Amino acid sequence: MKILDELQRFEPFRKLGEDSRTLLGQGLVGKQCARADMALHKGQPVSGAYVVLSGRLRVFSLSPNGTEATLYFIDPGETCVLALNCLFNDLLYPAWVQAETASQVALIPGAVYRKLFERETAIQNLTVHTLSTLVFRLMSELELVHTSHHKQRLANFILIQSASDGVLRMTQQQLAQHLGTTREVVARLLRDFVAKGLVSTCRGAIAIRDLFGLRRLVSPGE
Amino acid sequence: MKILDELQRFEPFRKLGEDSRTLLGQGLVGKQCARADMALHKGQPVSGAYVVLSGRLRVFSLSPNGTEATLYFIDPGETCVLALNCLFNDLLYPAWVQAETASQVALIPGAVYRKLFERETAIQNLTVHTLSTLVFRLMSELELVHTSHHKQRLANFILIQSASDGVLRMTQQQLAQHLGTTREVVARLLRDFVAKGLVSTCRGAIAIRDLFGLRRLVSPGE
DNA sequence: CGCGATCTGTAGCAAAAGCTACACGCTTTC
DNA sequence: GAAAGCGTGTAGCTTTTGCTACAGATCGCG
Repeated sequence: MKILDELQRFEPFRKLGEDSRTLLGQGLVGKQCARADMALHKGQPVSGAYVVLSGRLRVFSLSPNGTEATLYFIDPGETCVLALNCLFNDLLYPAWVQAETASQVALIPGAVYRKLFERETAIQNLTVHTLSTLVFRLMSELELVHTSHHKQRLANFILIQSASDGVLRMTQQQLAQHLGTTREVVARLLRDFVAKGLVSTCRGAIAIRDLFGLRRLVSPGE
Repeated sequence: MKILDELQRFEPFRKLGEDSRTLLGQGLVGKQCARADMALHKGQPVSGAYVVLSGRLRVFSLSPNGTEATLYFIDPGETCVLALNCLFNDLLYPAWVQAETASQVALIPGAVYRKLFERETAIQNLTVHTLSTLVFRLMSELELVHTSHHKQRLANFILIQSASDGVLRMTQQQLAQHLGTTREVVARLLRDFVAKGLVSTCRGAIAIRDLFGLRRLVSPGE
C-alpha cells in the first residue's frame, strides 16, 4: 500500500477512478535499486511499466567492445517509456538500464497497465506524453551525435548536466561513458577547455569558468 | 472527399464513428509533393498530423556544414509522428522532411486530430503505436550510430534498403547523405567491398554479390 | 602511516573520417 | 557532335578519434 501512496504523489495517478485505483493497488510492486544496480538487461522481456519514484535511472546502449553511451535519463515522476513501448508491441527490451543513484521504482504489471490505458484518460495522456518526450529527446540526441564533434558534445553535456552552481560532479570516466567515448579523449578535450579558461577541473568535478565561452563552442553561429 | 476515401484505405480510419468521419471529412486537406519537395522545414510550427498515402517521405537532420543524415523514413499508411509529437506538446518541428519520391499526403488539422484522439479508441491506438514504432527506430538508429563504424553502417544500409532483387538503386551521394557522411568515404568503403567480392557497383546502383559476407560485416559475432 | 584503489594528466602511435583536387565515363541537351 | 552536368574512381593530406602505456595525485581504510 505504501508504494501506491508514493505513486500517487504524481499527477496522473491521482485522477484515477475508484476501481482503477483498486486494480492498481493489487498489482503494484515496489523495487529498490542501489547505486549502479542493473534494473533491466538488454533482450529481457518486459514485465510492466516502470515509474521512477526517487533517484535516477540511466538508459544506455553497450557496444561489443565495451563502450557505453547514455541514451537518456529517467527522473522521478517519469516513466520508462521504452518499457511501455515493449509492453504495447511485445518487443524485447532494446537497451540497458542502470540506477545512477539509489532509486525507488514502482512496477505496474503489463496486464494492469493495459487495462488502465483502456479506461483512464489520464493514463492515455501520460502514455502519449511520455512517448512524445522520449521521441523528442532521442531526436535531439541523434541530431547532436552526427552534427557535432566530441568537443561540442562535451561542452553541451557540461552545460546541460551541471548543477545550478555551475559544477558538474562526475568523473571523467563517467563523462566518457555518457558521450560514448573513452576517458583519454575526455581528458584531452578538457585540457583544451582548461587552457582556454572555459572550465577548471579537480578530482571528481568540473567547474564552469566561462559560461558564454562554452555556449559559443556549442553553437558557434550565435 | 476523394482524399477521405484514400485515407480510409488504411485500417484505423475505417473504424471511425459516423460523426468522427464527418469531422474528419471537413478538415482534411490533401497535399501533393513532387520528388525532392520539402514537406516540412525545421522550426516550422506544425499545423496537423501527416499521413502518407503514397510515395515516401524522408526525415533528416541538417548540420551547419551542410551534411545531411536520415533519421527515418515514412512509408504509405504511416503517420509522421514527429508532427504528432509537436502537435501534442506545442513544439516546433525539430527536423527537415523531404519527399524521396513523388508523394501524396493527407493533412489532418491539429484541432481535428485532438478531438478524434479524445473520442476514438482506434486513433488513440494509432497514436501510441506510431510513437512506439518511431521510438524503436530512433533507438536502433542511435545504437547503430555509436556502436559501429561507417563500414558497418554502410553494409547494414545496403542490406536493409536494397530491393528484393538485391540491388540498391541510389547514387553514392545519396548514400552518403543517409549515413551522414561524404561521398568520398562511401566510395572508399565501396572500393573495399568490391575488392572483397561483397558487392558490385555501377552508375546509380549497387548490387549485392555476397549476402552472408555483408551480414558478417554487420554483426561479426554471429 | 602505509597500502590499495581510484582518478587525473600526458605521450605516442594507429585507425578512421573528412577535405581538396582531379581524371574519366556516361547522359542529356542544344 | 560538342558541351555541360552528373556520377564514379582515386590520391594525398589533415584532423579527429581510439588504444596502450605510464606517472603522479588524491582518497579511504586498516
